[in-house]
Amino acid sequence: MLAEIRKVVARIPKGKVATYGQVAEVAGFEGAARQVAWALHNNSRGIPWHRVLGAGGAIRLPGENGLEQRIRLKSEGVVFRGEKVDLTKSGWQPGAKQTTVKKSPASSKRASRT
DNA sequence: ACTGTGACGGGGC
DNA sequence: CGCCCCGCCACAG
Repeated sequence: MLAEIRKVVARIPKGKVATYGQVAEVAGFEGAARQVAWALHNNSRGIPWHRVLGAGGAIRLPGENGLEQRIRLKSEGVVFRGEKVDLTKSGWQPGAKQTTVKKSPASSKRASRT
């Protein structure tokens, strides 16, 4: 599954970010946000791990790594809102075209939550 | 085989 | 807004 997770993370366009839960869902491991974090933690080499954030766009990465991530994201043009990222602007939409941004193509309804 | 832990997530207080 | 609890899945001891 590392391949799946890495695959999804690799699909995140520059300047945008995705949450662990989102990556997990897209990868097919809905609800397995921890596995995504685990995957990155154990195998973050070769993938834009810095584009993966926690719920709400919060960097759940402690230490210098977190600072590194934050810097890299800002460098890519990610809109930061305080200590977090503005998912409303830099939130990655899986499947959507970051260059065409027509409208909501598929947009799976997360009726399973709230 | 069991228990503990984690770059998580959401709800409750 | 911060802290606690429960649920989640996979890995390590």
